[in-house]
Amino acid sequence: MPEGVEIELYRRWSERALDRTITEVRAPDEWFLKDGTTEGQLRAVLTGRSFAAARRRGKLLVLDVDTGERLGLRFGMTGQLFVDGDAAIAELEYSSRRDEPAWDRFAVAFDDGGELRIRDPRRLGGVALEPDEHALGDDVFTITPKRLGERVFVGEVALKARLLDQQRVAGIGNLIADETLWRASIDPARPAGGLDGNERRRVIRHLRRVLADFVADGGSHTGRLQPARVRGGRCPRDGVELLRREIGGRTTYSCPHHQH
DNA sequence: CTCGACTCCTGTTAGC
DNA sequence: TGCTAACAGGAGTCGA
Repeated sequence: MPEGVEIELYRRWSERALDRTITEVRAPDEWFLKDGTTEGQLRAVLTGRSFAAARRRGKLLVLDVDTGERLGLRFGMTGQLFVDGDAAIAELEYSSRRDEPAWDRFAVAFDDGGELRIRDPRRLGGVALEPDEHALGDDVFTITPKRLGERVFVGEVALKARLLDQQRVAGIGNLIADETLWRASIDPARPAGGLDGNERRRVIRHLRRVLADFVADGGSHTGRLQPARVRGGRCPRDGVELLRREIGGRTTYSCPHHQH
């Protein structure tokens, strides 16, 4: 599903939509418009203008309009981004592979005949003008290790839940969290503030490697743990059956043998 | 402020 | 074969 990694790939893909004049805006699904944004406002702000920059903070994609106004795009767990008919990521984990135009929730057409479009079967994403970027923590790709440690390794909450808290650090989703802690050999249920120095450094180091690997390999579903994230799945490292729990409201897989 | 519980969305899948 | 219930997770809200 789209986590920070996917949104970064979306951001790069959306750069081909920059500096092209917008001629039409389609937002047929009112539910998909957030924070009071209306189709009329989107038309007024975007028509005749162009996108000047594509930025990302966590799982939020921000397209800067050449007027200085901002368009925020969220993708939930099944949102896909198309530019000129081509998807940024062809096969999105947990989303549908069917080609169903009714799932198009937002689109802008350009004067050259192309378009930028969001398709989201389950409608958990959304579009809003002037998104509140500062409600999010620092972005996981650019946050310093020191700052990351200060934000994450505090309190009694389960470490996994901490990592998923977008106000602490923005961009980590369920699969990034599970893969990171599996590689770092840390039990996801450990209190976030209970790790010693070596363990903290291990988490930070593996988080950075996981991000780099996932971007290079095309998404957060490419992890080594991922094939085993099924009921009865076995640890790819040492073969024991994985523990399946709910932590931080999310299904969590971990190895009872090597994650402590 | 912190934190867990709950709710929303709906296509897919597991199970009877 | 056909139906139903469970499942997936990002994000917002609410109450203790």
